[in-house]
Amino acid sequence: MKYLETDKKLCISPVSDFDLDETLDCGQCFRFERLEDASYRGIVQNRAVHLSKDGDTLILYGVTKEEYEGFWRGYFDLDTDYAAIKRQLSEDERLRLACAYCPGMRVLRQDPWEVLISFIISQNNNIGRIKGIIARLCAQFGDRIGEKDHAFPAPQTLAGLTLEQLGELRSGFRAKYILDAAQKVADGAVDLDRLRALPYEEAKEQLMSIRGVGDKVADCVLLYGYYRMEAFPKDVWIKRVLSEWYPGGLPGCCKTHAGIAQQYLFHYIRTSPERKGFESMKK
DNA sequence: AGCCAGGGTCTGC
DNA sequence: GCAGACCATGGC
Repeated sequence: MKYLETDKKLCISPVSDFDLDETLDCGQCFRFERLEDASYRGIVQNRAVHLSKDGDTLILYGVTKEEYEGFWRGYFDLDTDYAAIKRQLSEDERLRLACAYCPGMRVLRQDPWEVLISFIISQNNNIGRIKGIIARLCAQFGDRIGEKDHAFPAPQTLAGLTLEQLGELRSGFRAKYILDAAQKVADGAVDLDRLRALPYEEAKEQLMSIRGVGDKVADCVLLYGYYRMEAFPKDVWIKRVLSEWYPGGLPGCCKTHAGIAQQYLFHYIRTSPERKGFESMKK
């Protein structure tokens, strides 16, 4: 991997199997925004980033090489060999098509706390509104960083709020769930750091002790926040895929990377022409 | 106007 | 264990 660092621009090449649209606009994160020039701006915890792709060159703006090495490289999961994973998943014909449809998709290594709150908000909701609620959450209660950006608010901050204050978010019935999550994390009833070392089932059980966190949201936190490959979030679309394509269970080639397989399948079934046959199906 | 959105809880069999 | 009502809000 080569670097070219100039004034406010860090170029990294070659970077393979990484597409910004497929990775940052596929429903796994909600604080990245696509600009008109196809670049993306996003905020993660208390860091802002602006990035674009030019062929196999990844360009980061306003980021030093040290910040890239110390954070963004891991966040974008750039040390994982996705070519090898896609090869394995492609043993199954449907998955082969899904991988070929979004070959530059990567599973981000996000912060568990942000993912927890984000996917509590996601329940029975659509992606556009999820982004809006999270934007208001950060603008209202997150520390200001730079000109007009806001960090993601800390558990202790949200734990001290009232339901009335959270009402400004217009998150509906989810407000009480956000509050319960913040209180349990802030007072240590749910220890997000300790979850990292727990077996999948135990970590999931801990997460589901939070009101508003069921089977699907817990799996999202485990996959996107802890990079647990056993986690396979089953939303309405994935349930349709399972019943139509895999009534007998997932194929064996998914065993070691079920979570990543889920991500390929989810993006495929929601945005490819295959969607047509699935969108009229009932839950 | 009615349906749906990356679901979960609560109640009643 | 499973079905159904209900939950807030906004876009279509």
